[in-house]
Amino acid sequence: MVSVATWNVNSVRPRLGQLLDWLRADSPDIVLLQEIKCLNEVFPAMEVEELGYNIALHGQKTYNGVAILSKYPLDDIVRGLPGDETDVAARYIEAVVSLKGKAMRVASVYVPNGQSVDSDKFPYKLKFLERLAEHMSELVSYGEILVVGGDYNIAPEDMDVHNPGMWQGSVLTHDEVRKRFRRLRNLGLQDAFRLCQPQAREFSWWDYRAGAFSRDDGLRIDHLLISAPAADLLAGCSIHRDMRGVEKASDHTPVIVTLRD
DNA sequence: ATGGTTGAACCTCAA
Repeated sequence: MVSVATWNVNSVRPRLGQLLDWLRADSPDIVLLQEIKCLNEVFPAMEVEELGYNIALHGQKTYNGVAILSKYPLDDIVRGLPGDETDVAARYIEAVVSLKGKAMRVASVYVPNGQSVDSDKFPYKLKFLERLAEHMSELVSYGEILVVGGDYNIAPEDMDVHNPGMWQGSVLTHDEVRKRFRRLRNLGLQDAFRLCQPQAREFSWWDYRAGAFSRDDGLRIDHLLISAPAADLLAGCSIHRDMRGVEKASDHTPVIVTLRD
């Protein structure tokens, strides 16, 4: 079995204790991190390497920043989402994991939030999702085991929202972003959690504000999208809700998929 | 109260 987890850590340095505790307890084979919010040179690499992980980083000061941690060697690392050299935001990293004679490609993606539908960040979000689909259509064509995990900032369906009425038309639920999420699925990528748990109403993000977690006002916006060859090996997918309840929690919880060997 | 909270870095922004 191989497990791949995604977690928007919301700054890796104040969350390092939690990250290490989780790595020790759950021992995921591959971890896709988003919003590490630091430059590569200040990422706490030594502490993570001590637990047996190789690291690929695409860091940035203050904002964004993505990483891949892997118990297996990482090769062919791609930093930055192809398709626009002017976009310097560190929101995408990809690597090939050499896994017991097989190869698996993984990517960690941090889709722009979009801020509000009438801001100029919203069209940037839509553009980013189009570039992502473009790149994914190439990766899917390789016919590999592929896991693309991250903070998509999209709740794909109303059942992924605790209170759909309240979130109607928001940047996380807007028809235009849902349409682009469906486009990723139409390329052959499947939502691992939804595939395993067709009816479950579980969430991966609760706003820090207004006591959202205590009211369970959450959305499922962190996803592990898997190619058909990966879906053939799918053993399970779960959301680590408990980690939202701890002291100094990230506003996101990890999502973990397990694939058979 | 155009709020509520968190993080990084600056005296505000992004989420």
